[in-house]
Amino acid sequence: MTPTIVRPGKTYTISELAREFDITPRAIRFYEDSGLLAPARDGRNRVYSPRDRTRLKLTLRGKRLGFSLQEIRQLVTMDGSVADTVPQLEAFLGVLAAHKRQLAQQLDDIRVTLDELTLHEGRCRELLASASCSRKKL
Amino acid sequence: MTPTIVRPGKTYTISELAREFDITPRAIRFYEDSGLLAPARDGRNRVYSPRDRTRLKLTLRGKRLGFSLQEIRQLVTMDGSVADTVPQLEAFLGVLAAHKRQLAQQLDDIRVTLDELTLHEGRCRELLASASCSRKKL
DNA sequence: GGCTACATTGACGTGCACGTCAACCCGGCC
DNA sequence: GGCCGGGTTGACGTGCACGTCAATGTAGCC
Repeated sequence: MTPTIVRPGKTYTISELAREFDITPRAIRFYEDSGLLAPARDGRNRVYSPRDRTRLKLTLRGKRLGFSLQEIRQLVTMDGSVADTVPQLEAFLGVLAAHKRQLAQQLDDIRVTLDELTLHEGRCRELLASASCSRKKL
Repeated sequence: MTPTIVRPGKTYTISELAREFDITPRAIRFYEDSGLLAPARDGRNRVYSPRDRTRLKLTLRGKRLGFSLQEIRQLVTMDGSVADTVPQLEAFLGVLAAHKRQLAQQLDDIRVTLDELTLHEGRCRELLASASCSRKKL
């Protein structure tokens, strides 16, 4: 029971996170080089907090949506301490709007594609049915 | 008027399509090398039919969804002449199911991300409001 | 002490999706 | 004929997101 309870004090090693999210430690270190993570250290070893884990999760979600690591950094880094000057805020609103437009487009693309896939699936099943039918005839 | 009527007999040059979809001719040729397109030829010059144009459109939609060109080829190539043996059909159904799962996941990712973006947007606007407010106070 | 398992930092290699550039051809026009 | 604007085929370069490998360290266990 309590399989994935994320106690606030818990920490993770790099390979624990790698296993959990089915990626390699190399990838995680690369995300750090890209400015997406900044784990604590125990000597030289990286120590990941639940907060770090969440950032990694967000990163992977961004990747699934096709964002570049740079874009993901833009969206994740200001989680908390955002820009503080007015032009920065306005620029950031622009970035947000652009991403929203892109996601809306993707949403539409996905709907259409899902419909088409379902259509293909149906035709495939028909072919399979007729194939097994003709086998029965033999 | 009649801005984008696609008469069945119409043909396109590579740069026409490039302009229309805002990509480079190089990209289109690369898609051909990848087996996604097979336009007719007038001498050495490529001649694209409305059908080719549609394939290109499908290709770009696949790209927006994060598919690799290889995956796109899998999904687009069998538009018409699919596999004909039973194992091929079954394998293809598996591919379709995998893609559907992935798209469903993406659909969910997008919904969540859109919600979060909207949230960020709200906080940004608040900050902007309070900023312009404090400017008024001065 | 030695073995194993996991961690670290470089440094170089790789696959994908093109970009870029050179050299060439070809139809139209002045 | 000369030039320009397109198109063509190589061939090499590039950016991203890692993979791979070597050399090294280090904590735990027998």
